[in-house]
Amino acid sequence: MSTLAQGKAGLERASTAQKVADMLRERVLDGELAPGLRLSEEAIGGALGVSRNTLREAFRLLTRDRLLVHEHSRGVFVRRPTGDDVRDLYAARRVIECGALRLWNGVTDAQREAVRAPVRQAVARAEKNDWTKAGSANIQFHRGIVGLAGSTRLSDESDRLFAELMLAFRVAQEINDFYQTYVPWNRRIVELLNNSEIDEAVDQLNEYFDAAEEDLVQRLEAN
Amino acid sequence: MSTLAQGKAGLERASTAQKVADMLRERVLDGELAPGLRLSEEAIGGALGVSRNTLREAFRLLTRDRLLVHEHSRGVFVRRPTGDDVRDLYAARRVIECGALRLWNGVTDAQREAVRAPVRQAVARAEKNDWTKAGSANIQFHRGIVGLAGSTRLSDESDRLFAELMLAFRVAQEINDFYQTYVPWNRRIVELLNNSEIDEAVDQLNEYFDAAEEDLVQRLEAN
DNA sequence: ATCGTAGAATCGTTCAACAATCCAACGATC
DNA sequence: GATCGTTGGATTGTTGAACGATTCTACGAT
Repeated sequence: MSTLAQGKAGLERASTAQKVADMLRERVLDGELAPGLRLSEEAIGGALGVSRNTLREAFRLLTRDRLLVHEHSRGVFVRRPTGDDVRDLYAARRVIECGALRLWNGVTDAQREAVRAPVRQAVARAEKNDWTKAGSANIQFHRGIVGLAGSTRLSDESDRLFAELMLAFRVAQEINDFYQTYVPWNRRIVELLNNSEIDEAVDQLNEYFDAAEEDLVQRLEAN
Repeated sequence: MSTLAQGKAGLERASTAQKVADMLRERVLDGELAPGLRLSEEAIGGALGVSRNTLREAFRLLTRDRLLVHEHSRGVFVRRPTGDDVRDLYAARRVIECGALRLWNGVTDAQREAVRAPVRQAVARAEKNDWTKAGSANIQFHRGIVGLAGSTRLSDESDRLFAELMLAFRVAQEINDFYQTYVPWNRRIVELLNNSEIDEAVDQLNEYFDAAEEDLVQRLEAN
């Protein structure tokens, strides 16, 4: 029966609004729709071949994900994260990820592997100077950490935080500079975890957040 | 200027969909719209005097808040939390609130007071056997704890978790029984915090979560 | 240069329509 | 008698047009 249960996910037809939202999400995250850009209902709806009402439903979805901001009677815009936004995001990440990391000894092997594997990937990709894929492996690392908590709600919210953070990276034109520093950082965290030095791992993660936040805020406020 | 800045919030006209969503949220949380109930677009739209399209926008908002569930081509229903939902909710709360609590020594006095004050209120109201208000004071206590993190994103998400949890309470017909036990529990946590015994306070909070989760799951699965 | 105003553009919301989907009742079949 | 198609009826999904309300822009007055 497990194969049938798997197929179920594919069966669930996505609504048009959902599909439109997914498409727009990609465009926003890959930078095709730049932060600050206003999304005209008429233009986008016409281009995608959907009605204004359906498009507005899609906008609501992305607004809840904080990728778009809605200004009454003015329209929706691609979010342009500020320094304050970044501080807020990292305050949330600190609590969530450090809290999740403390659960290390009480989770399943699969959960622990979901933290280790992305680090190995990031190392391999960094050696090939493929910083784009190394960056996504980094996100997988942090997704793995949040996954230690075993809460889909927490993981979903964290995904939204990560997506918003990627917008901030784009605004800050943060490309590789900082990405090169976190790979060894992540390695050290995993080593500490493997030695059951949880508190030290949490400290390292916190320091990583300090550095990343500061770097990002600097670039944003220099805009 | 501060008075002008305050007025700004009131100036921002809420959209009809937002107002409808707020109204429905109240009805769901106070139990007037019972968990599992299907919300007919025609019936609700007619009763509230809004068009189907606007109502659907409101439904989307509440679906994202997890108060409603949307089933394709079948309609929207008031969420009926399951035991698994409750376990997921508490897994998230454990990480968020225990993580936030550890920040106790590094936050402002106002933040700390936002944790202490609700406990005093809960004590006062419990003495008058006003368990409804004591219950909302309990939520304020936990909101205060999350607020220690200083992240509006985290606080907003926690509010959603709390709202969903109140739905679970309703399904479980959890009235006063358990509410009577947490008041002294909260008192103890605050005392430990005042003595800077942070780790002990976190332990207590974790035990509270254990007890609350177990109690709630039991009632739900007995349904 | 600042201010106010008219007109264009866009949003907010409603309404009506139709296709797609689901549901409940009814027989048909074994 | 229980299971299985089938058939309408009801509800959702989506569209398109319409119109008042709001914002933006450009132009001219002070």
